[in-house]
Amino acid sequence: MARPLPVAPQPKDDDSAPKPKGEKRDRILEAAIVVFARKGFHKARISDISAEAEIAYGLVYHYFKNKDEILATIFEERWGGLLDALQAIGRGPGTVRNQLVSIATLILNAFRLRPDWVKVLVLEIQRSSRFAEPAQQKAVGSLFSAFEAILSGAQERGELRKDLDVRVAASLFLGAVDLVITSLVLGVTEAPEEDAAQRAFYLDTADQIVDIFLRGSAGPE
Amino acid sequence: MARPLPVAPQPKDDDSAPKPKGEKRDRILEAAIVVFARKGFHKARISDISAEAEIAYGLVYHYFKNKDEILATIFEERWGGLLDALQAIGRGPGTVRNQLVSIATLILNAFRLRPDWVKVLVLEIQRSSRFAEPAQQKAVGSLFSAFEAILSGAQERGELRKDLDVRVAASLFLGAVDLVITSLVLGVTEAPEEDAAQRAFYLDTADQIVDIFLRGSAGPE
Amino acid sequence: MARPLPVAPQPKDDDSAPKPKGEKRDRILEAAIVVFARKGFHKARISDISAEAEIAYGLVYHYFKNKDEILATIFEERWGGLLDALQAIGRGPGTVRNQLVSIATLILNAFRLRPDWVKVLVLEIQRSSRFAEPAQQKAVGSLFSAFEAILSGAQERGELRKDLDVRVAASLFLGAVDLVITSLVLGVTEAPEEDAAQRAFYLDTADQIVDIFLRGSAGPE
Amino acid sequence: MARPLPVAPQPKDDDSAPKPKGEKRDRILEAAIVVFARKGFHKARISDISAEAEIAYGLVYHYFKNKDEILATIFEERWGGLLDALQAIGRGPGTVRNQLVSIATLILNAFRLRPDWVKVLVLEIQRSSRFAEPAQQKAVGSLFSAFEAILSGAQERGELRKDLDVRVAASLFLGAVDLVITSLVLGVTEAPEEDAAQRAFYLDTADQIVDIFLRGSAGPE
DNA sequence: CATGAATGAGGCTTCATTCAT
DNA sequence: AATGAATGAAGCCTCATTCAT
Repeated sequence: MARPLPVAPQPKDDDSAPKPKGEKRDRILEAAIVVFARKGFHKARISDISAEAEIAYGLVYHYFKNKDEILATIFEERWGGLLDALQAIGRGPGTVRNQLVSIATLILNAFRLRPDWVKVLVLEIQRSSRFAEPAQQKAVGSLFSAFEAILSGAQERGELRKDLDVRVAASLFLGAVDLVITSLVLGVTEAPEEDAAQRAFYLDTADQIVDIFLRGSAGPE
Repeated sequence: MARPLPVAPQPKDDDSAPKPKGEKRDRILEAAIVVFARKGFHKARISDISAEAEIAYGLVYHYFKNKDEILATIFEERWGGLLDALQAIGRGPGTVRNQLVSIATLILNAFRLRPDWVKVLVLEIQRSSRFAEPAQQKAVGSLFSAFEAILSGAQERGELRKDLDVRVAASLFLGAVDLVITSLVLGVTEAPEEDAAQRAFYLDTADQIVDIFLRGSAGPE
Repeated sequence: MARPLPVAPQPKDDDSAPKPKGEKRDRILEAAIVVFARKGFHKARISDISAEAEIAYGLVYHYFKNKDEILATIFEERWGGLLDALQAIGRGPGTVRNQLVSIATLILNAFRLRPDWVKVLVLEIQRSSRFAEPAQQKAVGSLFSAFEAILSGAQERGELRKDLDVRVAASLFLGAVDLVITSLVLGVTEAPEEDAAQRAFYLDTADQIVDIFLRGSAGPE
Repeated sequence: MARPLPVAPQPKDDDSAPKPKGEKRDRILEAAIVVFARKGFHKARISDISAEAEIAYGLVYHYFKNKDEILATIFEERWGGLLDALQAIGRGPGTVRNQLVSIATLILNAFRLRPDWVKVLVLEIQRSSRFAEPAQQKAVGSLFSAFEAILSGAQERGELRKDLDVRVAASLFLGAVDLVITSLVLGVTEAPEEDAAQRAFYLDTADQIVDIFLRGSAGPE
């Protein structure tokens, strides 16, 4: 079910194309992401979703049991993509610096291209999952574990300090990325509007995070 | 209005004592924190709060205009304490390492002693503030700025690298603390139950964060 | 909680009197009986009940958890009255003929005075109770048992045939009363409009039922 | 359209047989009876019926205009059979005792063999018909009339008392049968599980009803 | 005939807020 | 100040019915 995080802008649906089977279900999920990102899960109404998807109210309940299931489905079908991408980077070659830059870029770029997706994954699901199914708890844990595994590997290869607490380090790195995104969502920080500048901004931010994470922020003496 | 974050366990209310004026208002705020932390702001009902505070339903509306105002009040009266404490640490003496350890310890300790407070400040307000009053947005920004000022000061004193992007560094540090707390809230990480061990765990975590932040995680070569 | 079945017309509420506590709850139950009798349980809307009771929609949910609980409450608070009256008659003096006439009259008279109550007790609850709580099943069973006990007592006193199957006899008698009422509800049979005639009609019907039940319908030879 | 009430167990559908025309319509009616008996008319969903019949959702609407029409059709096609059988017994020879035993056995046996049918005829239709088409009201009335005619005939032949109120007597007899069935449906009474014993139980019950109806329940003096 | 996706009105329930005492 | 009954708008969900294929 998992689909990759976007690495390029999604082409808009072509209205002239014949509608394939199950397309409505996807429309609902996409619309839900947009609406959840805009209003938050709790304030989002089913009617908002059906309007956004341009389908009938009741059809939502043809595909999903209730509102919670929509959020859970988004999580299941999207989060897996993030996990897969992360693990692919971990298995790939390159120094830990390259891997970390790839990961930070992956996440920040996903946010750049599909801020809705990331807002929902980061803000809504993370916050809602306090009471959610163990499946979700486990999925978040998996991401942590996958990332910790990458750090442990680098540590064994001597690329990271032997005395590093991998668990804390993972929180540090992921927390940094998370808060950068949160700052952008909340408007505490602002990214450039213009495309090239925006791209450069995110790349630079990724670099900065990795650089501080690896070299530290302390002065020379 | 701001009151300091707790640095010691709160004494339990003594039922035999005569109730001072305005005590009910505090009971409501305390109860609201507990309930918001337990169920989240949106799922929390006024009746939950009044039941938790053991006061009459309608009394909540004597002290607060509506539900939003309760959250805003919690934010205003508690967040300010965090900001004050942060600035006091910034103004104080000591190396940046000491200051950062103090800050991390301050936040983690607050969470240790009053997890409800921190859950609400970190999870609920952050999330709600997307749509909230500019006052709240500004308050979050102030915290960021205050922290950035501490980093800038250290940078000027040569304690931090000249080429450090202070904005990113602030996100990194605060994000790390935030995610550590989030992990604990979500149960991804678990702190020891026993008191002394728990205290040590939080102190150690604070140290780790600061150490990675300052020295980096990279190996020696 | 049980209140007696009416043996005389209910005095109308006096609007000038001050409203006692809990009056609204009774208004809701009364209104529910009227509406259930008119439209049937399933077709009755909460808004019908609140309109009939002239109270606000939401107040219904202040007193009752949901629609089912309203029906169950009617049953519990009214059925007990029938059972009590039945047992009182059983304990009382008189021949079995007198007792049976009293019982038939009790039920038919209740229907004459408060057809709504009886419609709901006989039609709605009986029909709904198929899936209802054991409490209701048991209550219906109690009525049967109480009536069978009356018949058994008479049998022991030699007033009824020794070879009579009391269980079947009970069904016969109660079924007769039940079907008479059902016929009236469904309009298959019609009672006189005029009061004295109506009263006579019900008394006569009660007599007929008892007479056939005791003497049989067969001719003399 | 009317088909006889079952006097013998229905053979199960043979899956290997080629489906004859119109078989689907019957499947829907059968399924509807099963579902109405299980959940009641109002709680039964069209999807329950289509699932029970193992046919497509929408096909129900090829054969029936709406849900009400399904119930009405069941009534029309099944009730007529009861009426026909009743009239046949009335026209037939035999003493009134034999006729009444035949009638009671007919109904109880129908319930024994196809409890679903009888539950729906007795409980659902009776209940719904309050608001239903005059056709249904009339049909119920016809059954009453047919039965009253049988009693009147016997009365004229001197087999029943001249002073018998035929209308009340009819209610008594039919009410008895009805309540026996209702008791069984509601679980107030229980019939034996084993086939021969069960058959004997129903025959005996029919005999008892008729015996009390004709000879009365009073003792000898 | 057959399928099952699509539609949308209806109604239950919740709960923030108000009000009378 | 304190109480809790009263109000009613909002929105989730159900499901009979229609429709396109």
